[in-house]
Order: sequence, then C-alpha cells, then structure tokens
Amino acid sequence: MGRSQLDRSQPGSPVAGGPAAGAVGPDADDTGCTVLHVDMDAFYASVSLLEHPELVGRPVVVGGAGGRGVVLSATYEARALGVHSAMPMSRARRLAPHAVVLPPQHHRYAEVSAGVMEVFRSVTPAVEPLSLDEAFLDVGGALRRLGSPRAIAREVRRRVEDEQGVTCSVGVASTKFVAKLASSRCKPDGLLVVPADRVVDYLHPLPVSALWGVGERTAEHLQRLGLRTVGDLAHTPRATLVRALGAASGAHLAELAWGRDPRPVVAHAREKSIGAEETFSSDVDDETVVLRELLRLSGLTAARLRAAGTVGRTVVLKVRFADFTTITRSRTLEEGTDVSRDVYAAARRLWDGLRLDRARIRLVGVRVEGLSPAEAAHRQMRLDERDRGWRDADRAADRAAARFGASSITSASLLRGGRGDPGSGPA
DNA sequence: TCTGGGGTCCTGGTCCAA
DNA sequence: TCTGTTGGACCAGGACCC
Repeated sequence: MGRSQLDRSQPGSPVAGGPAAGAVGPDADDTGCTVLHVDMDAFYASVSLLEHPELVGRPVVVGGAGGRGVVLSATYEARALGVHSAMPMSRARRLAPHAVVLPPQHHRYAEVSAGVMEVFRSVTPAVEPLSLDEAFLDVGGALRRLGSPRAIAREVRRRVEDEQGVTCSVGVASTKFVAKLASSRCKPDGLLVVPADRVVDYLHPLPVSALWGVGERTAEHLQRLGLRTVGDLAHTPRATLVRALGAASGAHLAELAWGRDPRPVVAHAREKSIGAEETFSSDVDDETVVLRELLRLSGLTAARLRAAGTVGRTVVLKVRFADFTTITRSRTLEEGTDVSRDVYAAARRLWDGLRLDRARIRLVGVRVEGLSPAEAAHRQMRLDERDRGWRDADRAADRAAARFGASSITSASLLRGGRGDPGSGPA
C-alpha cells in the first residue's frame, strides 16, 4: 500500500472522525502537537507477507494452526470478510474459507520491530514502545532539527516503509490519548493531525468505546446509564462516573472525555511482571501433566527474568478450568529470585494449596511480580551463598541455550515422557 | 462462537502494626 | 491495658490493552 493513501484522511471523511471533525486531518494545524502515536498496519500479517509476496492482495490470516488458536493478525482483505484479531481460528476459517493461514513467526516480528524502533529513536530519544508494533514519540525536542510534527510524522512513515517494507499509521496530537485515537482512525497507511484547539469537537461525537480503557464491559455499563458518546460522558457529573466505575476509572474517563491526559512519554519504562502460560490442546485432568507444564513454565519465566536482569518476589499461579473460570493464587517470597527451582517450588506450593481432585484444566500459567534489578539482589545473596548452585546451573543452561538453541537443554523431569511427578524442581 | 499469550491497572478484602 | 483508626502489604479477581 503506497503513501498515495495519505489523503484519504481528509477533513470530513470517515477516517478523519466524521462530519464534526472540522479542521482535523493530515494538513491540520499541528502547533503544540508534539506527541506522535505510530501504529503498524496489520503488523504480523504484513511482516509475514514480506516472506510471501505472492500473497499480497489476498486474504491472509496469521494464527495458531491448533484447534484452540485465535487470530493474531489478518490482512485488510481478510478483515473485509469479518475476520479480526483475537477471533477463534475456527470462526475465521468459516468467515474466510479461502483465506491463506500462515503460522506466526515471532522472531521475524521482533526483528522488524527492532528496525522500526531504530527509525523512531533516530528521530527522538523520547520513544515509549507499547508493544512490538506501536510506540509513542515525543518530538518536542526535535522540531528545530527536523521541522513540524507533521513533517516528522511523514518522514517516519516514509522511512519505515522504505527501510522495513511495511506501512504504519501516525496520529499527531497534543496528548498521548488523542494521538493514539487519531492513529486508530486513519488506518491503514494514514496520517491524522488533531489540532490542540479542536480536540473536544473531535472527541465528543465519538462512541464511548473510543476512549482508552473502555472495553466491552465498561461500554455496556455506560450504555445502561444512557451514555453512548464521549460527549454524553463529558457532561455527566464526575461523582456519577466515580460511583459507576470506581474512583480511578471514573475520574480518568472524565478527564479523557475532555481531552485531558497529562501522562508524559516515558522512554525507559521498566517491566512490572514477567510470566508464561499455556493452553493445553485439550483439557487435562492428570496432575502429572499439569505439574510438568508448571515446571516448564517456571523455567521459561525464570529464564526471562534473568534475560531482563531482574528478580521478582511474588509468584502468581493461574489456573483456567474447562468451563473457562479462572483463578489466581500468589505467594510473596522473602527475597526476589530468578532461579527456576525457586519459581517452580512456589508455584507447586500454590498448586498443592488448591487441593483439586481431578479437575479438568484448560490452562496453567506462572507469573512473577514485584520486580527489581537483579544486581542488587545477587550482591545480597552472595553474602550467604544461598542458592548459589542453582543459580549457576541456570546460568549454564542459559549459555547452552544461547549457543545450541532453546531445545538443547531441559530439565530431566521434562524428559520422562509425561510419566511421573516432576518432584520439587529441575533435576 | 468459543474464546491465545503477554502484559497493566484497579478494586476490595484481610491482616498486621503503629 | 484496651479500643478504635489508619495505612501499608498482601492477596484474589476483573477488565482492559495489543
């Protein structure tokens, strides 16, 4: 898709926010609009098409091939048939029986994402990635060097397409929330500037679901209160919103409805939790199978903690039953850890505490919260040499995995072919 | 229709110490 | 010494995002 589409987002066109949008558009006044939100178009599908150029222009769905997968991404040709991300693959196949289904290629997505983020960081150091395929940029410090926010947005779009072969959409505004909204409403391959003095006019005709943080449940809740548009919400007493949605959400939405969002672009946000979970291909009632999976997920989570240079104190076990009800149990350790054995031991204790009797399990997950830098924690631990041996074993496993591949080394418990209790941890 | 995986944030409850 | 209050840490669950 070429940049000729830039002008699709003219004032008054649907992508520009409807007839009430006024001066909103790609050529609108961008004074004070120093926040850019860049969102890649159908990112995973677009990257997959780089490897399959013969499929360009056809409906393509990226997703798990298993019986329980969901759609990770779909080309706009597939979206025209009703397919969207997070939809069960079984439904996507019914809606688009002729669509080509491609398996996810996570390493490729990470590579292209790194290249895209590099483009952003060459424009400004103030880049806040939200995920592999979107980021906020604060270009306030780059105006003298690179020109207006609009000019910078155009340059970013040009370079991303030229250097990485995929297109993106850019929202330009004075706040993060409005910039994000703008990028979502000029997709695909668009540019939309929402002038600072047009924000309220732009926002108020939109449905409440346009607000960041209003999902299906909250939208239903607001609908029951008779609130359908952002304008309805803006003119509702704050106390009513707080009563309906809670103190934080109510106050936050009341601010957003007037376009007020003081959150700055934060370049180096630290992760708050790291975890892994797995849905079984069919429901499991064999405890041995569950424990082996917990052992694997604990190892994966601990490896990610080490790779991130962090330790965590709180271990959270997540269990989803066959009927989709989900419970979590957590335990806070005396000290932070990045050792597989510690994570598994805590997860195992939490599992034992559930005292389930052949319950049918759909998913299990392990997550570690309360993260802090590993360096300080390890310095403290060296004083008493606690767990030194297990940490060294984990590090040796990390080195082997880096050299020979992740599958080259695994716990002996995981090699027993599904038989037997993994016991207290990796052996 | 049948719901993945990786996260963040919020709320409300309980416990404990000051 | 007893009681009530307050605030922080912890825990569980829900909603939301991509």
